[in-house]
Amino acid sequence: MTTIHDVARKAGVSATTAKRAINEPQLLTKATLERVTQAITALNYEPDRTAGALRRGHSHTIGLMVGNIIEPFFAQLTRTVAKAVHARGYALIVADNEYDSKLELENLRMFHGHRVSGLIVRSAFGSGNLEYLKRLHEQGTYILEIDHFLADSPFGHVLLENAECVDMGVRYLHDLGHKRIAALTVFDAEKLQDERGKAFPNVMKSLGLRLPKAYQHGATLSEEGAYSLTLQLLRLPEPPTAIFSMTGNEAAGAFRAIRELKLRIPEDVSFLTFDDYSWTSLVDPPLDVIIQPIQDMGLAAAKIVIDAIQSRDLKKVVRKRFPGTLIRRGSCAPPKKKK
Amino acid sequence: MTTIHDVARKAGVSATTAKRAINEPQLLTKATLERVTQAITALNYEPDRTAGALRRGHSHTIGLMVGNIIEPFFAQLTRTVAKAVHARGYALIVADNEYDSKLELENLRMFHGHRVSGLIVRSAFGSGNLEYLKRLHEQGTYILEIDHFLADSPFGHVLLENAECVDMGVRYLHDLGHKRIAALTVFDAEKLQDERGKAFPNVMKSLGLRLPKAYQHGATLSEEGAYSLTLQLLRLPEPPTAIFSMTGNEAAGAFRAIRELKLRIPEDVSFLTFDDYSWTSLVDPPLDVIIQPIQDMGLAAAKIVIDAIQSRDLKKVVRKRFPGTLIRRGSCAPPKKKK
DNA sequence: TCAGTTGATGGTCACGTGTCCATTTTCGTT
DNA sequence: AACGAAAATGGACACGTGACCATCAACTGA
Repeated sequence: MTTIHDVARKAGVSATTAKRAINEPQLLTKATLERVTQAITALNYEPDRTAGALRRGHSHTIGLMVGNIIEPFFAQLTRTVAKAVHARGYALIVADNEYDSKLELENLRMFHGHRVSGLIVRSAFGSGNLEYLKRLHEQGTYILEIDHFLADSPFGHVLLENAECVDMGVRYLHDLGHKRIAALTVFDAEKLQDERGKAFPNVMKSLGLRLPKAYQHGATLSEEGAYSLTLQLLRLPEPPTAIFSMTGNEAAGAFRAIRELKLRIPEDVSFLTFDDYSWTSLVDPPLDVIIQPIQDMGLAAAKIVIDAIQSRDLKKVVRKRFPGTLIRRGSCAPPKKKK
Repeated sequence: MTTIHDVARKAGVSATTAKRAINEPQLLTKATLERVTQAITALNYEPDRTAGALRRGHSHTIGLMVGNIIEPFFAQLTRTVAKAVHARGYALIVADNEYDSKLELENLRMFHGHRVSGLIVRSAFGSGNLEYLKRLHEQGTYILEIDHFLADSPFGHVLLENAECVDMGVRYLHDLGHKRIAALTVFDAEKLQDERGKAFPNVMKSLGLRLPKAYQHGATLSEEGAYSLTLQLLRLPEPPTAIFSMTGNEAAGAFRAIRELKLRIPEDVSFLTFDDYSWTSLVDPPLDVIIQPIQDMGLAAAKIVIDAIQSRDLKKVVRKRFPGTLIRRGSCAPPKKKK
């Protein structure tokens, strides 16, 4: 393996000087810089970051833990963060927790072992691993939450304006004349960390809308869960006239269920969902969606983390919110008059 | 930062013994092992892999370079590989090359700098970086190609039975009575490394089907490219009666184009595509698809790479093919009789 | 011309581990 | 009880870098 010493020898300078050609080129004479640069190319030298990591105490590596990388939301986030991070000379280690605390802990251990410089995390529900995160932070890893945050979390985060978006969605349906609106979300009290799930009943209440007990079965974030919940809702004696899905993942299951019941959108039931996935505009009718600015969020997260690392200010807490955008395509309409 | 020495001191043993509790527990007395294990938990000790990496020469890290992580094919692959790799104690660093050699080279540099133990690559077209890969290999990184392989590549790979699948697809359409079949694929001679693109004209020929010049404009792998190519094809004086998309990504663009032209599937045009993405069964009609066993492929890739690393046999070349499966859902039918 | 200053370059050491070899302890056999 | 072998444990060192301090040359201003 070529080391900086090989480069130094070849260029006829000391190792220290050779390294400066990479890290602090402004300190060198043009001539020296040139010679070293040539030696580097000639030898195909690439600094060993594992050695640097050992010396520095962290690895020039950012960890990204997502909920489920198969969901386009996280796939897009991963890509954006990966690009942003590479652009600043860091590598990205990814893991997904599948919304499970136990798996999450294993992943955190792995990140710890690799001495990631920073960690962008979409925690699983529950706050089981907050202690571990705090310990990681004490040991020098900058931590930022994304898409969701733990109760009593001391860390910064990058989030959607969740409450505002839920409000926007419900109001939109209400303005169309809907009274019986069901959300595919989490009603479970223990899991109330979910902002969208928390916001929904509040908005309903503030608009003076009833929220029947029968509508308050929480779906999981899975396609399957949303599928069966939707079937169940639409078979009620008083089924909702509008369904509001809180994630694009759940939307796929719900859409499948609606089709299976041979209900027409929007004539029989209106349908609104978070996330604009590639299929949401391909189905018939194309779906009304609330778009999250995933790219902006990913870039912001990467920037916050790397800025903090580079300025060696691990105490810095940045909390940022991004607005969503409602796009109307025709899957929501006034409810049909019935009698 | 807690080190193995802290653990050793706490357990009243030497550092060497303490490390054995982690790496070679079978060498220790039950009692000693127990004491060390307790010390480890008490101190929340997590071995520093950056130090180990330096000593060992590689980082217990696997690099995965995909074409475009937003495509569900790669997202699923990433997840599977990540899980498999974690299960064996490795971390996964991801990067996507966006099918671009220049970006790819940057990523390879990054992988090199991090001294990844192994690398799973979906190369960009062209063989610009084969030299770099060879160099990486000489320096101790095990390399495996996936989904595609470079001309004259000395490395192992994990691939779909591409030719067989194209054959299966074209035959399926031919058996339904189609004569004018267009593929969304690459016809570009320079890029003939694409197995599906290479197979298509061959199969057509072997079935005695004409392949008009007008059908031979290569699409890129992008949704956009497929969209405009499909528009163009369907506006020809003699438009194809069946369209065969070579990736799920292109399928989205093609489907959009067909809808925009208000053509009915399968009455006006039959549609078949590789990849079973979540939307392909949600649209109307649900699409006939050729499924790739992504999970099997990802697991196989991870296993091949890690086995080779652990057995220290970097010369080992494994080449594995996986079959695809054709699923019929109703987007292909006999062409309408016309006069 | 010389002291003081700045710019350019060089040398040393520690980071925490894995590897190799050395030493001590335990066990089985006679 | 004594010996050799095997099991268990310990010590020393190197991996390539970044941080820090040391040295040397070039320049400035009086």
